[in-house]
Amino acid sequence: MNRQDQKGGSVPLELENFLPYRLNVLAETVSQSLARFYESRFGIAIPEWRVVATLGQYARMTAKDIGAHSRMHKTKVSRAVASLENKNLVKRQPNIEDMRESFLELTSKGKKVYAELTPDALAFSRALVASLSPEEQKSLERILERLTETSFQLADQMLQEKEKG
Amino acid sequence: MNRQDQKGGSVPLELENFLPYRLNVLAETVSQSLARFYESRFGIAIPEWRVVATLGQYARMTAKDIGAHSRMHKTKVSRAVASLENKNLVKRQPNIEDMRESFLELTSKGKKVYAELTPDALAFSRALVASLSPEEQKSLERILERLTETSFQLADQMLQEKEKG
DNA sequence: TGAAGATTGTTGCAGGTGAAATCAATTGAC
DNA sequence: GTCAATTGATTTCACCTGCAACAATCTTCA
Repeated sequence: MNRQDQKGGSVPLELENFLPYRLNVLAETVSQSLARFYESRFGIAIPEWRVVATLGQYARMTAKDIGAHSRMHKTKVSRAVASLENKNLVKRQPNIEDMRESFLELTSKGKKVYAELTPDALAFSRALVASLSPEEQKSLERILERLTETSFQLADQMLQEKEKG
Repeated sequence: MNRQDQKGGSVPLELENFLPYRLNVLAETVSQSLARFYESRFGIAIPEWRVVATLGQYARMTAKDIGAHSRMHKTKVSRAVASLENKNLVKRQPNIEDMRESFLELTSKGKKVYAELTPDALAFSRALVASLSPEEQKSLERILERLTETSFQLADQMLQEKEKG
């Protein structure tokens, strides 16, 4: 019972029950729903929305910190910020103590977009959660944490075993 | 308590607790872990793996059916199949009754890749689930189903309200 | 001081993606 | 039977992405 059968044919793999696949489909569905919404209402894409949300929360940050907080690649942040500057939603202020970086803030127009977008985004998120039973809601938090953490560990582990072992 | 406060500033939105964001980070983490694994072991990408998995399960399908089953855009399927043909993992057989489509199957080499890949993929999936408590595992299935279903509904709902209402 | 190395952010490039156009084959209406 | 509409699959195009190279600016340490 503990060891899995190594014969390929005897181990059914059903894509529709395969967790990584299901997580992808779910995330994609949710993302696309929200992306269509952001786009149709404010003409911004997801990376831009993440920057706006981060600056809405922290008011003043460097691009590096935005990337760390929203887990976005630095080039993604750079391009999202550039696009938001063009739309006059974000402004840049030099950091006199370190001229490599700038402080970024929402403009008043940016704050307005944030204030309008936030209630709907939260409503969407809450509606998702509300479709779960109280018990499931309670599990959700831990499930997300655990799976994210575990997948990091497994990736390294599997690669090492197969490549070196 | 039931109605959310509509004033933007008074509704905190923390990206790190925002469900759509967290689902994305999780799916991305899991995907990248697996993608690195598929790639390093067999030189195939995720869309290709999905095609292989689907054909491993159903043996003989058209491109359209593969797309429906794996929820992939038809162009994605088309390109994944083309790539798998080049690698001699998939072969194409004309459907004499409808020459627009072809039946696709794994070659013997493709079956071998499937047989080798499946145990590890399942082990990865099982290890993810095993990091959860029995109770959380029990919730997981329903949570995924519910959230996927609900996000479909919400998308339409929100767009209709905002665009037309 | 100043030269090597690190860090922040931007850009060129190559690869992947979906929408729309297109091609090939089939079906339906007359 | 024939032509328009439909369907399955591919290709074109424009866009987004991450890697790698780069520029600008600090930091380190001899």
